[in-house]
Amino acid sequence: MASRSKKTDTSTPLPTARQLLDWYDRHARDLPWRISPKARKKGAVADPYKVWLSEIMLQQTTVKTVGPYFLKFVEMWPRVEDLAAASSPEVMSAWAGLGYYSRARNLHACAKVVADQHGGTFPQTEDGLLALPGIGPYTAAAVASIAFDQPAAVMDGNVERVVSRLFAIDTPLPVAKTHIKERLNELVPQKRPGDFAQATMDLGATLCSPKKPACALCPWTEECAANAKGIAETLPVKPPKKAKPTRYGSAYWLTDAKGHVLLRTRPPKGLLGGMDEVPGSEWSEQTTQPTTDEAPAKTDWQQLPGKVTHVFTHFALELTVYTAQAATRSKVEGDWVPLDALAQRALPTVMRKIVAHADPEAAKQFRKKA
DNA sequence: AAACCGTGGTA
DNA sequence: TTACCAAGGTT
Repeated sequence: MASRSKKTDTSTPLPTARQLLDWYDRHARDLPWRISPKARKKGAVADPYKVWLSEIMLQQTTVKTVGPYFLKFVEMWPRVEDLAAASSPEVMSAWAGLGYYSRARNLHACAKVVADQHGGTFPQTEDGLLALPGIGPYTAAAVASIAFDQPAAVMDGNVERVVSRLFAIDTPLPVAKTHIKERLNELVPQKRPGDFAQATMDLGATLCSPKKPACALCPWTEECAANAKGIAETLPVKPPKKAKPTRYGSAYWLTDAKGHVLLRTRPPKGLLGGMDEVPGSEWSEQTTQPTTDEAPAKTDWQQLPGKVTHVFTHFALELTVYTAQAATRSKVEGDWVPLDALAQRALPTVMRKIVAHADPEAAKQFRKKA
């Protein structure tokens, strides 16, 4: 029997890692955490701590958003031991605004494990990395290949798109992931596996984009089965998304005679876990009348005009904001925080929106500095 | 295994 | 405006 079917023979040539690496040598993005292909050939090696830190930050987060956070973290904590020695509020505050706050909790936990149980050195194998908090299949493979030159199959959303198109895999995600990873494994080179991983992600982030891919510029344009069939833009096939409900609630901006404001720290797990908050009511899907029944003090609350709206991953939120001056500091839970110290707190974006609504002057400190 | 978990940019 | 999506992990 013939080794290749007639259908395959009339299809596209097999793609090679060499084609992609040649493209990467000319078009690699210049990123703060990256060793350029040129520097790498001269012997420069990546710092595993920076590779790991960047990969955690980049989970479901754009390169543009991560940039300033990465630079700030590296400046504040240049080595994994420094991060391990930081306090939890410091780390959560530095992460504030980046989202998916379990990443920050796991980041800190992982730094402590590496510092305390691994002598400050990251494990060099996928399995070793996988055992650390916050490191899943993607990140384990990424750190193993980029920092330690292991030929691991690094599969993220970009790579799923690139490979599903390259081989015209039209099985819907997530079922297709197994098949995609098999095909990816066949492509991973023994030489420069870290550059190959970064190259596939660069390709997906630039040319092989979700919409309007620039197939004419792609190093695999001749090899791409989806391009040959004219169906590149339709791949990968994704399941429909669920509808996003709206929840409603109230937030209570309570200041004292010195102009300090009452903040609380949320429970360590769940939504915005471990972050600070302006005290608030439960968030209900029922559009009940806004109330001060759940406020931190019985006092003369004033309802502010307008609403604060925010969209989370799986629901939208609409908040009514009340303000009041506390007669006394007694009998309230939480911390009284000076208004000029809010930027030092771990306030997620939705809470910064509440600050801006209740006290626009106090919110000015949140503006990004150039 | 499906749900949960943020945010900002883009079309 | 709505919808989609970005270097996913945990439970």
